[in-house]
Amino acid sequence: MNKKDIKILLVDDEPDILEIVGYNLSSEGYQVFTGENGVEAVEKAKKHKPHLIILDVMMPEMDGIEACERLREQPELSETIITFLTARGEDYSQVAGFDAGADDYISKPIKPKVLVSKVKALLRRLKDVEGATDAVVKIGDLVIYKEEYKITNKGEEITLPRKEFELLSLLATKPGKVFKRDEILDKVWGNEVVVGGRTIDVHIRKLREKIGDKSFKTVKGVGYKFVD
Amino acid sequence: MNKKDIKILLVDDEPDILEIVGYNLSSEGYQVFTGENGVEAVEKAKKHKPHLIILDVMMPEMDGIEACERLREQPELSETIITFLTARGEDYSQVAGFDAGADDYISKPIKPKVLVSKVKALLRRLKDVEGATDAVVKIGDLVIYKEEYKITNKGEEITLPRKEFELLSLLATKPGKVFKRDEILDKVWGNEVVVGGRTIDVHIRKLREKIGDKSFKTVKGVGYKFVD
DNA sequence: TTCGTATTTTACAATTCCTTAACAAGGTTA
DNA sequence: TAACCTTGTTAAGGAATTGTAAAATACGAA
Repeated sequence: MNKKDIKILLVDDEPDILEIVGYNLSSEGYQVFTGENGVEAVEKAKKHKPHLIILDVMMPEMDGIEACERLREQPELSETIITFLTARGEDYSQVAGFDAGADDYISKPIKPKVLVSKVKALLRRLKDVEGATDAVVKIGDLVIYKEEYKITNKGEEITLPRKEFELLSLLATKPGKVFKRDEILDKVWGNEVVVGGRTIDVHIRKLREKIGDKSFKTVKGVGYKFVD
Repeated sequence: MNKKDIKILLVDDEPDILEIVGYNLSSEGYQVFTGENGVEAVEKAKKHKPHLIILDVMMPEMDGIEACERLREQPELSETIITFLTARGEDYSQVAGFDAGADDYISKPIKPKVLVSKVKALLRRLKDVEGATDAVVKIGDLVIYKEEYKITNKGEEITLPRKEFELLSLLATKPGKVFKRDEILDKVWGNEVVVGGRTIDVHIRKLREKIGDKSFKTVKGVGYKFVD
């Protein structure tokens, strides 16, 4: 899943926290939604179906613990990861939080780096669940081990550099389908990045060298496809 | 859908931005409409039903966030993609923007290449929805695999060059229908392109050669049709 | 930092595809 | 029939796109 498709709901009554945490998560590329109290948390969670909810414990209207319980009642949010924000010294809330169905907690004061890496760790859990299906993809003589960034071709193991691996993975998601250059740039490089006109070709060339010329077909004026 | 049929509404209070961004999008072939504030954004969106709306966040009268919320209330604009323009440092608006129902954001300063590739990527999303038209079309002995840019004729696989493939695809969308030369030029070449009078004939000839003379019927003074 | 690898750019070469030009072959109209 | 119009055919030139090797740059680990 693409980072920008990951939705995080952030709920805290302090605007400062919303801004700082929101900023850090946004700049990591996540889609961030915010709420200011438990009521809003439940509303917005229903609306946006976030993958991760970060809940402050102490809030007016409805506190984090109660909000968490309500959220856990929603069947469509069963996959959602919920984590608390707790002030130091509120440690009791950890206990109550886990009882309420939280997955983790983050303690204030928040250090951006810690926050981000914690969020990444939590989301990794998410990927384990949904990405479990295609961690290994087989096409003809080729086996792609997504988690390990390696492949085997006719049993022979090949380690590919990241970009090459991602390009191959993309093409291999739909063998036969022609991926347009635009689409490849978007999916492998991300559309913020501007690269020169020969970059894709060079990577294709490397793949042809390593995996076999015939596996990659050029469709002039359009793009490339992977053929079995 | 043809590029020139895609409508983009661009809203910003700075004439410079309108000009630069508008120019870049126009030269890509899109139809561009502009507005200078949120009020105009809503008006023009209702009027033109654009496929994509690019909204500056900071604007007089009605800011981008509010405009976005108003736009999202319009049922006929539910398929419309909305993206924000944010100045660097305004990053918090990303957060509020997603809450308001935006799909993406583009940060200033705007690099034309990034802009264009981002717009393309967003519009691809649009096509995924409506372009759910069959990836495989069968007519008699002929099977057209649109995604793969290839066809089979009586089981025999043929790879066609792009223009030939597109021409065939067009004619095959409605077997029996006569496509006027104008229409063919518009759909396959895009009517901003000017080509000589024999170009279509030559491509038809190639198709006749590869697929069968009888499949393509000339209607003199009008155009061509594909017959089963 | 320094080294080694990965990635991108550059600068041509090679290739394919598209278009054109020129003429032929019909067909239509006056 | 002659003049005119449209389409068919061919081959060749040129435009556009891709392939390749090598150099330059960026990146990451030690």
